[in-house]
Amino acid sequence: MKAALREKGVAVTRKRAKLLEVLLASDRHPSVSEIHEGVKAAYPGTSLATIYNTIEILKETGQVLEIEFSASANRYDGRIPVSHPHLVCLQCEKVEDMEDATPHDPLERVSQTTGYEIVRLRTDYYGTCPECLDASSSGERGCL
Amino acid sequence: MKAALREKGVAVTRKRAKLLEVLLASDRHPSVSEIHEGVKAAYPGTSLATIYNTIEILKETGQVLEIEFSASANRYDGRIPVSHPHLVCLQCEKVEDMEDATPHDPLERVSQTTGYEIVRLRTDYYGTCPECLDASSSGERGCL
DNA sequence: AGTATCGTTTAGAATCATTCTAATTCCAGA
DNA sequence: TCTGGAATTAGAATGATTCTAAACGATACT
Repeated sequence: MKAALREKGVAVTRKRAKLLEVLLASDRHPSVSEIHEGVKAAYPGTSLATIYNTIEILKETGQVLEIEFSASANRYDGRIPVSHPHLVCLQCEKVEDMEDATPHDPLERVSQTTGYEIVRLRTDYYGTCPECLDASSSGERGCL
Repeated sequence: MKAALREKGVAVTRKRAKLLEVLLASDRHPSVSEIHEGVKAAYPGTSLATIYNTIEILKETGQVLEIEFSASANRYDGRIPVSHPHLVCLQCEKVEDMEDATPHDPLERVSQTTGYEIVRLRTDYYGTCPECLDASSSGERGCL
């Protein structure tokens, strides 16, 4: 993964290495600010801009998948950096990978029938996770 | 549609009626500011806040589908206000409905296998539309 | 008609994630 | 050790969205 970066001519600095580590260590699809926290734990003076810059590079090199939200911060998946379905809890804002991979029918097929050059697919299921359903006596709500 | 609003106890004012009209008249999945322009054509003094307010009501009553983007304005679908796939052009930011409805396998099934209470599904294909592919000698890019 | 009421609308400020900018620091190679 | 280009920084700027508090408007009741 670091090698992939070097080949693109981008330096793998200590902070960038740490960012990769944080990204891969988490299975909760962290946001930029969560990643920032993680990197700051090792390198306290790290700026938010550095996180954004590096994430941008990772996106360009296809090493991270961005999961966009308009009402809250984007989330990032460095473990499975290709399009795949997620489960998003509207209450606690948890983002989980979906195991039971739905047939997102091959991009090629969609490309053929539509004339689009498809590069990315998004398939997300939104709802309330079991934990939040249990705790649902209280009335909190997330904001996705 | 207006009836649905009245039943919920919300008034269908002239501006709200116009907003519905603008929303239904367009097949390009307009953004809030595009809707704003449309309503202002009839009622010049209309505030952006009114558009946001009304869209919020429509979302609550399930009469519009919000298509979220983090890097640009959200888009709205008043014609097919339930989850369905779209084609999103990364260059011109066009959003089209996808006819060839992919088996987003029934929400019930996903609910059963995951324990989530699924309320919404998002399945979007991102790429470059045929028109932009043709025009692709020039190097412009959108920002979705 | 007059007025109390409650929902609607408004302008502008506030928020928040993200991007930009321009200055500074880092570091690999000469 | 020097030096240039990349990396990093703090803070400002942006842009969509939300909030706020005041003004407005329509309806129901007297």
